[in-house]
Amino acid sequence: MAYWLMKSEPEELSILDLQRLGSARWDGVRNYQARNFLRQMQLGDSFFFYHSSCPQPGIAGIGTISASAYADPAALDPHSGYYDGKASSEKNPWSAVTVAHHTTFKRVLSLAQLRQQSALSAMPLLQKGSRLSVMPVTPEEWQAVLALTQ
DNA sequence: GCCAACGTTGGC
DNA sequence: GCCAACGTTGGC
Repeated sequence: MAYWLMKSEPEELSILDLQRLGSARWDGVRNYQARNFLRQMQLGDSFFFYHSSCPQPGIAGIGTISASAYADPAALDPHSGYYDGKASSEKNPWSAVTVAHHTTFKRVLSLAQLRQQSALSAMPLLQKGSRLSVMPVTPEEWQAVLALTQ
């Protein structure tokens, strides 16, 4: 059982959207490092759902992986904002996973709150200039974040 | 809207 | 292979 953190703009998909839908496809990842992490995800893994590019950036809840990585259909859909003209059904370099809702936090854990935790200082999320949208979380980091919800 | 930082592209 | 230019990310 591995732990992850994934960023989403809440205008695109928020933790409340996922709660309402029950599950959703996590697609549109167009960075190779992030894609490689998607491919490492296993059924039942948990992830922190992070809200980015919004008024209250931070960790908004928890989801689980309900289907491991498969070819991202959005890359082949000309109507999708994630369309990749160089991708084909025979050769699609991009991956998606399906995720399920688990928990919506009562309050979003803000970046400022996260930065105060020395146990989290190594997270890519908190590194200056880091834009990685999918990243692993260690068990220690997972517990340190959960402690903030108490 | 600003801007720092990053990843990608493409000419050479 | 280098590197300048460009587009994107994402906090503020």
